[in-house]
Amino acid sequence: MIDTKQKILDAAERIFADQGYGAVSLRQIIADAEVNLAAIHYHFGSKQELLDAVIMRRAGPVNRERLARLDRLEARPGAQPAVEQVLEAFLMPMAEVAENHPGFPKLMGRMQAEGILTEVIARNFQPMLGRFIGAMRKAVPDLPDSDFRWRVHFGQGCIAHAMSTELPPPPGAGDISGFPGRIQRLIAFLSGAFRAPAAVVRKGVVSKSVARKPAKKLGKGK
Amino acid sequence: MIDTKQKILDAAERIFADQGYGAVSLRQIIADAEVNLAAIHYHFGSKQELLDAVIMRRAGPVNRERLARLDRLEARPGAQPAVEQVLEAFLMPMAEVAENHPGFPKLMGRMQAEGILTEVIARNFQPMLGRFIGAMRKAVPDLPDSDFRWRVHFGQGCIAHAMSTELPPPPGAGDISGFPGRIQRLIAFLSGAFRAPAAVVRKGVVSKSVARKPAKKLGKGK
DNA sequence: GTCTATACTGAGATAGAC
DNA sequence: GTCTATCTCAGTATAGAC
Repeated sequence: MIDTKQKILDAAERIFADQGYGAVSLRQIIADAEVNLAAIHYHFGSKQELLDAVIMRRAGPVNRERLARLDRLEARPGAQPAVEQVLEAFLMPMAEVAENHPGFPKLMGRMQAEGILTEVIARNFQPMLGRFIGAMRKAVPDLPDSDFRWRVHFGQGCIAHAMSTELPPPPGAGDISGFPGRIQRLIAFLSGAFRAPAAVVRKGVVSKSVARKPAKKLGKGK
Repeated sequence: MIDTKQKILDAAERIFADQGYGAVSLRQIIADAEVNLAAIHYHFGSKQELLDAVIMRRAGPVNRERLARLDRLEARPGAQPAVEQVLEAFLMPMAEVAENHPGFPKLMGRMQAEGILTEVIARNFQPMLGRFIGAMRKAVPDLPDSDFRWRVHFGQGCIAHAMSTELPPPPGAGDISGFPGRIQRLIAFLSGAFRAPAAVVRKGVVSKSVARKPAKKLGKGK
C-alpha cells in the first residue's frame, strides 16, 4: 500500500510514547501497523531513523508556532517579554498538538529523558532553542551567566519529565485540568525557578558522613 | 574469586552510569569486570535485578543520611524548616556519595529518567520520600494541594536530570564549582519554583493553530 | 557453593526473490 | 515496493566442572 509509511509512523508514535524507545521492538510496531518487518527498514533505514521521522513529522509545525509566538512577543514596542510569556510561547504549542496527537509531547519528553535524541533532531531544534534561550536571558538580566546556564539545563529536565509523565493518582478527588492545566502549572513553577535569587556557591560544605561509610553489602540471599 | 560480586557491581555501576540501562549489554559488563556471563545470573538473577543491587548498595547510607538531616532540622524548637533546608537535607547526601562514587548520582538520575526504577526500589525509597514531601508541604503551606503535587512531580524530573547530566560546555571559561556547586544551584532553582505563586488555570487558552495544520510528510527521499 | 560452557529465544538488520 | 530467509548479537536458562 502507499500509506505503509503513514501506518508505521502512527503506530510508532503511539507505541514509543507509551513504552519508550529501548523497551519497544520493531516487531511490536509492525504488528500494530499491520505491515512487514522489512518495510520499516525499507522506508526508514533503522529503528533510530524511524524515531527521528516520527519526531520530525510533528516538530516542524510545533517549532514554527513557537517562533511565531516569540516573534509576536518581541514585536511589541518597548516591553521586554517576561519570563512567563517566553515560557508560554515555548510550551503552549505543545499543548496545542496534544489535542490531536496526545502521544507527541509524551514521546518528546520520554526521548529527551532517555537521552536518545539524535544529532539530527538536536540540529533541527537548535536554532529555535537558541532564540528562546536568548529571550529568557533578557528576561532575567540580573542573573549571573553560570547560574542562568544551569537553570536552562535544570528547566530542560523539568520540561521533559512534565511532558512525558502524568501526575501519580491524587489522594482525594481527580485533577480535572488536563494537559493545558499541566502546562500552566509548569509555567508558574519554572517562572519562580528562573526568578529566584542566584545561588551562593560555598566551598567545603560537603561533610563526609556518607562518603566515609563502607558500602553495605547486598546479596540475593539464599 | 570471592569478590566476583563486587567486581560485577563496580563495573555495572560505572557502565550503567555512563551509558544508561537499555544501551548496555551484560557482555560489556562481564568484559569490564573480567567474569563469566553466567556469574551475573548466578549472583543477581537478571539484568534488572543487577541494577537493583547496584542501586541498593549505595541507597541505604544515602537515605539514612537524608533522614538524619531532616530529623535534625525538625528537632529544632519552634522553627519550621524552610524550603531551602528541606531540599538541602535531601540533596546534599548525594553530593557526599558523589565524592567517592561519582557514578551513583548519575546512575540514579539516568534510571529515574529512563523510567526503569523497579517496584523494589520504589518501595525502598517511599518512606523516606514521604517524609520529605511532608516536610516540603509544611514549608509552603499556602500553596493549593493540586499545585503542590504537580510541583513535587516537576521537581523530581528536574532533580533526575540535574543528577544525571553535566552542563553543556560553557561559552567562556569553565565552571569550577563541581558537583556540590551544581547542587547548590539546584536548591536555589527549586526553592524559587516551590515558592512561586500558584498557577491560575484558565480554560480554553489553547488555540488550534498547530493542531489544525496537516502533518508534514517526511520521507527518506529516494 | 561458585563458576564455566553452551544452547535457546527474540531483537535489529540485510540480501535477494518477486 | 514488498516479503521471506537469514545473520549477528542481545538476555536468559541450565548442565555440569571444580
